[in-house]
Amino acid sequence: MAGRGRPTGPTGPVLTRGLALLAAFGPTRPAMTLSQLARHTGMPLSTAHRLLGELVEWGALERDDTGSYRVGLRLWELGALAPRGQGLRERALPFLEDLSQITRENVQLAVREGTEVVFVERIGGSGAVPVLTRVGGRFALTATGVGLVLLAHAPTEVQEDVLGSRLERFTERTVTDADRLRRMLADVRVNGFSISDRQVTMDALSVGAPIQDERGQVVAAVSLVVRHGTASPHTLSPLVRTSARAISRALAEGYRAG
Amino acid sequence: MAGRGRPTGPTGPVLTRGLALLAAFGPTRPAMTLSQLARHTGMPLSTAHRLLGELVEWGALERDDTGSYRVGLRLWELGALAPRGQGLRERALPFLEDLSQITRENVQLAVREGTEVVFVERIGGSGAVPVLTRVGGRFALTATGVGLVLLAHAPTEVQEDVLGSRLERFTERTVTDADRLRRMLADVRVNGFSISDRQVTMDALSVGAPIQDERGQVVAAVSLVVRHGTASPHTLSPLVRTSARAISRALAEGYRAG
DNA sequence: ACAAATCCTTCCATTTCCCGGAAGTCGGGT
DNA sequence: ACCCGACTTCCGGGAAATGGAAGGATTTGT
Repeated sequence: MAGRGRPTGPTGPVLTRGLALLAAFGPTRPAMTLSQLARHTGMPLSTAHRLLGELVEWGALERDDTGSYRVGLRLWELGALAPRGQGLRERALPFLEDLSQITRENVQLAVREGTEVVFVERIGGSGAVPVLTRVGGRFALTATGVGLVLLAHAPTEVQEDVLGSRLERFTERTVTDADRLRRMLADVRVNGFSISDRQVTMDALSVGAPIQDERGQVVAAVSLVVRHGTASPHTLSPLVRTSARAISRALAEGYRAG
Repeated sequence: MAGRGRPTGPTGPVLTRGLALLAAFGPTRPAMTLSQLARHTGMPLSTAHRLLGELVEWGALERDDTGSYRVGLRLWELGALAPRGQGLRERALPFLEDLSQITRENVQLAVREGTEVVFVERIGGSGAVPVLTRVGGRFALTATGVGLVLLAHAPTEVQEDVLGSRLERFTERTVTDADRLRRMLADVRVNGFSISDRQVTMDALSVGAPIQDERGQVVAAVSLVVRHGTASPHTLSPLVRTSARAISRALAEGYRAG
């Protein structure tokens, strides 16, 4: 048994390391093997193996027939309790469906998390422009209709953080000039809606509006995404704003109801 | 500093204790304070406080303005990666909507987790019977349409476990006799659909059918829930079975596509 | 058919990081 | 002013976590 067991000791908080394993999963990597997870988190195989065992036993992860780890049903159940995720989604869904049926276009619902947009729901007309976002996915705050609304009403600190860093470009029309973006955000605050004209893809245009909670705080945003050239932002904005206000009211109701 | 620090040492795996804090949350308790969480998990305040701090920093939990802990958006994002949760839901949704529009009744989608049903989606006709289940919620395997289907195709071990323990009663028509239930399950396997007639509430009846994966394994179930007396199970069963088979095919397609 | 490579699982001596009682802080109620 | 409950911070001792290595299982290449 020469050299068996050479402990170097813990290198960080245990719970955090366990969570780091969960954090390795994402829309692009929904299933991973032990060694992939160990590589991505930078921890030794045996350590990852033990922690993953605990996560599987609890139900946070599951192993498929090939032995790969996937996100478990238990974690999904927990996620369904998130007020800004499933909770928001359920309250808003009827209104989003109305908006979708009236316009026959893509409808999106999103919230801000840090300096990114997280999409909470997306209902798509089958004939509508294909959208590259997906539920549970993230995107930059600067280019989409929902993103512009959420950024315009974000705390100054967040705005400066975003405006201070390099603005990512997606198309030739993406706004990457900080001052120009600043003026756009001011417009969003004054008008009560945002326009993202071919800033994400050259064939799409989106119009977003803010959703407020019972205290008037902007907590989410709705948007319509249409093919460029099929409809003017100014015909879309009243629809989106009306829908957003209906959802805001529903949220306030729900808050009182418990 | 008399008596400062009397360590008694860890009492269990750290990661598991962190997860125990998450497990304290549920549909009936979506928000809790520090002391409530400590009580429910049986851990000292200071320990709970420290672990909760880690969970909040990572984004698993969030604190609302009153200081209560809630499930965070980050956890919802992770949950959206669960193949048997959001993954299944997204693939099945178009078919469930068709079924809902044709029948104007409640449609439910569920999977089995241990000896319980977990509801993955529920679309309700506004005029349909109110159903007491909710997305992300659990229920006994023995009484609902989806539950009977999932139990009928569960491993023998699970069936014996359920049949061996006392069967919960919800109404006067709930089947609580093990032998009678055994015969019902045999019928479900032969017929290809299940009937739960007023077994959950006296005003509702549900008909369920199995969804199979690409290898023929039963991985989920669909059901229609209607008010008792408005429709016969035998007119509903073809609809549910057709929908279930369409979803099964869609799952197999998706598997090949990746 | 054999070897090499890759992946997964188990083991255990050595520490390191976690535990939790106690004290401090804050806010509301009497 | 005082009490009470809920939350936050502190720190010494000790239990639980760590990770290299060995061995098994599976796949790939020749």
